[in-house]
Amino acid sequence: MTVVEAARRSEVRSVVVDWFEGAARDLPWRAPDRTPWGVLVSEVMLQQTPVVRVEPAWRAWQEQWPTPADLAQAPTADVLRAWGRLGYPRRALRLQECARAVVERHDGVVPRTEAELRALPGVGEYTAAAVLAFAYGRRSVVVDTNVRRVLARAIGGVALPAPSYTAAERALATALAPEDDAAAARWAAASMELGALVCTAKAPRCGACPVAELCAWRRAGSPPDAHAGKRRTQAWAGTDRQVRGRVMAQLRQADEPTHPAVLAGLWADRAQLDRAVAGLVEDGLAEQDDAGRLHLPR
DNA sequence: AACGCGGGGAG
DNA sequence: CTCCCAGCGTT
Repeated sequence: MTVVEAARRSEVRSVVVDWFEGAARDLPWRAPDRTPWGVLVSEVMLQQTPVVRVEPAWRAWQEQWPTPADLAQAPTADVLRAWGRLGYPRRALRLQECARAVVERHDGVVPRTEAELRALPGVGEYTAAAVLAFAYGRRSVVVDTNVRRVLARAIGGVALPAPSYTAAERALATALAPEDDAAAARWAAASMELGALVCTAKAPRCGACPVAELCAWRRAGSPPDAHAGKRRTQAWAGTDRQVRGRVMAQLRQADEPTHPAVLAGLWADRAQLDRAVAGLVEDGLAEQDDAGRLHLPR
């Protein structure tokens, strides 16, 4: 890398962190009274669910189960109902398993090392790094979909990152993370926030971007996405996921176990419905009694 | 590396 | 209508 490029990267970090000082959203999991467990809960909820929908759910959740011990003891049915429509309910299941693991392995205290965090259910590379940075102020390399996009544009000079996370992106992000703990944590939060608020996927607000003058993508003339066409959009209508969603919605609202006849009314394709129900049972999201009635796990 | 997994709001 | 969202675990 040239001296000029190194200086540009350093300048990008600097302007983004400065911008963040005045632009950071006032989110409850950033408040001074937040707990490491609250941060972990927020990160799991934010895996594929937008901030605006997570915020009210997170507040209610923290009120009901403020500590890992609280969640560990809760009836799973209550947990799945509180998860509501956040999507991907397996995350709720893993979050409760995670709470139990924190209680059993770590005396109810969210661990402070990457290896211990990664060993928890539902905690992957991103979430472990996020907890280290945002709960404990430790240096870590936090790369989510926002950061990937910011780096792809500002440093890489392309419209969007590759469809899947690459080793080269991880290396770049690692090289970019400041050495100092607090500085690295600030950079992590700031780069994510820029991607969420300004450097957005579809219609980036370059006019309001602190990086605009330095942005490699802008300097290259804002070329279009080279991966366009290779990106597969997830089908939804008619998929097993849609059927699972319908069944889970029924189980959440039901006070009593759901009869097979009621289930049958949820989806016309019987074979697909049976497959979806079997999948939910397999995943631990539902249980079937002797009469074939379906209910949430206790 | 590729796939399955919810749901809703914005464009 | 299509696209996208603070990803993870499994194959």
